[in-house]
Amino acid sequence: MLSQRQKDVLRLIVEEFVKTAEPVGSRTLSKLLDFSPATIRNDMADLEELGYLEKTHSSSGRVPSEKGYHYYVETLMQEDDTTIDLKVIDNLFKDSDKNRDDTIEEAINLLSQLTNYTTIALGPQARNSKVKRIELIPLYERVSVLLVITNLGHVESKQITLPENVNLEQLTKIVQILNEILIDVPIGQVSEKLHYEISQQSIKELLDYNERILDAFLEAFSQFAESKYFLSGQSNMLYQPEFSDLERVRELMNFFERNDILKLVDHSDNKGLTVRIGHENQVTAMKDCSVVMVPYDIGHEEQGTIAVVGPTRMDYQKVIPLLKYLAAHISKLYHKS
Amino acid sequence: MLSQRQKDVLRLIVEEFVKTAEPVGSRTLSKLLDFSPATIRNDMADLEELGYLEKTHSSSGRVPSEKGYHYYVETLMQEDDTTIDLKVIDNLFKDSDKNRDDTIEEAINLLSQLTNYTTIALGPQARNSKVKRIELIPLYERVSVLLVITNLGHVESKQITLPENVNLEQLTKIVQILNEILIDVPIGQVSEKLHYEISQQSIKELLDYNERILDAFLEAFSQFAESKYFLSGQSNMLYQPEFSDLERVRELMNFFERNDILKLVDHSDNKGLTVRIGHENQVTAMKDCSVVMVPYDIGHEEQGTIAVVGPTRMDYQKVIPLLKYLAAHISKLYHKS
DNA sequence: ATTTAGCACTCTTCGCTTGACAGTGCTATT
DNA sequence: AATAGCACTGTCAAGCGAAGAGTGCTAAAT
Repeated sequence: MLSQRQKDVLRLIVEEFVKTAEPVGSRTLSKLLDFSPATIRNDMADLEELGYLEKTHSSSGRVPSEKGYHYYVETLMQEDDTTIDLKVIDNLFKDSDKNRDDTIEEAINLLSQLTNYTTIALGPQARNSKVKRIELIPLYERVSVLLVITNLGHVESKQITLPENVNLEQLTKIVQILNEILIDVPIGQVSEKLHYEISQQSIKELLDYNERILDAFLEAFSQFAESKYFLSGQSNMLYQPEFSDLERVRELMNFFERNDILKLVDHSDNKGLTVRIGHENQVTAMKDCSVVMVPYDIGHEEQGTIAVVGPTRMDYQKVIPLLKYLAAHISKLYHKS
Repeated sequence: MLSQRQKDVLRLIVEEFVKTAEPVGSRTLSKLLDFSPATIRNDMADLEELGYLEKTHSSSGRVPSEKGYHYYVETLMQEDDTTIDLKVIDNLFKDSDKNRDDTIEEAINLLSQLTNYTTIALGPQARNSKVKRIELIPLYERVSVLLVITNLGHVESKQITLPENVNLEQLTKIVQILNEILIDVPIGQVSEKLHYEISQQSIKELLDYNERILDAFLEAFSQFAESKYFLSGQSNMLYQPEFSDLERVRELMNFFERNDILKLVDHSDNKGLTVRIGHENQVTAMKDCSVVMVPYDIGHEEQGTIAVVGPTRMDYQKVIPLLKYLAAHISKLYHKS
């Protein structure tokens, strides 16, 4: 068990290091706490032995370890929501006519500006969105565009080239039938439902004109399932002293550019705010970054995730309440409907 | 007028510098041309006096100046299309059911892989696309989603919240009328046409139920006009020796992240391939980069632009033919329709 | 039993010098 | 016109030393 003074030392080391990015020495702390450097040094030695602190070299000040950050976030930190600029966030959500993607995108842009870190939003998984309408619009010759609209106003389009042996009337018939069958079916169950209906003879005769049509439909639906994400403030990271090394920068930017984001942030933990520090991130490029993520709800049972990515030396005290507030706000916005 | 040997010297300096990124000395060239270092040095001194070459410091080898690159690209370089991997590009265009945006995106991804530079595509300006269909789909309560589909299968959607005093029947009527009026009207002329028709009494009574509906329509259309662009291979630049300085990297990444791309690449020069070297780019962050851009045609009178951005020390000999080939290919693909 | 003062020790950082090296310009020669 | 020779210039990396920040430990003070 840590003494109160030890807790103070640990807390102050984290907060000081977050500010300055320099290892914190006993002299600095002795000014903040009313003890001599020597006393502080003893506590620091204890905290190091317990694994909360580290040294960068044998005679340097101390730096929090991953364990130290964890302890800080979980028990030492007091959330500081006075600095949140509530108005800015509230303003963001005033125009209700923005579509979903735009809203999310603007939210993370704002978030990366406010925090100076990189932010990521995973679009809500559309599995629970329901099909509202299916449209097929002929363009020219045998090319048409297939539209699928969900109950939340999300639209997916896919161009399809029709085989020779299908004519337009047959096609509109198919679409009409599909609309009857699929309306209000959750995206995640479309494929299943469709196969079931086909087996029921009813629409079989129409659909087996050609397999390709069915495939095109299914592909359009599968695009919903694709995890879209938004990324903002990548270059913020370049101003963090931990990325003063070019090799690191390359690694980081490569990571952002490749589509591996999903390995870093996922909706799996939909229980609330999660903090992943350093090596807890499975991605090696992120081994000295932290990710704070929180799910947001859209409409009925749909979830997305917004996350802030920064160095392990992240300003948790600022980021965490901000992220909570923003996620709650997004959820509230969509729960009106 | 340059002697043949001087031309050879200039050409080889460019090509050698492109390869190694190191200033080129007389010894190196004397191995490639059959003259002694001293002779080469005289030519180099002449070329420097004429402004084609520069020194990094008083006793270094020579480096091409912007003028030197220009002369190289315009008269010295011979396009090397044997290295183009035709098959890879051809493969890209096999699946004809991809929609337009996806095709363009994949094209520049490929391009950035093949060149190791950053590539940009400006989506075609939709001004000449024609309206194919307008749809309004009610979602819940007073919220609907408005769809506009063009003759090329591009879809834009916008959510609108309807004012209290409009009911659904009135609305479907409006959409029906809009369809009649606007079908086959080029996007660029929609606003004009709409205002004209309103003045003609015919639809006035319907539309002035509420200004907001009209505004929502116009906004949906204006989204087409927004210049979309795709960016790929940003991090490729980080491996160029000219970006070994962190401050440069920041400047570059900031530029890519801000929406200033349009200041660098535009469709204004739709006359064919354009090469902008160094300070010719109006953007200061790009003052030692070159941009090679070429327009591509989509369908009828629609143009987009694809561009390769690299250091001024770019492998023009490889990039230029590649870009030409790719643009021609995209154009061909869409001219079938 | 804590806390503190004092001191030797460790490690980093920064500025300076030095020598090797690559390349030039100029002059005299072929 | 082309080349050989040579003095000169600038860059780069390695090595060195002094300054500075911070520690651990021991002995003294509270």
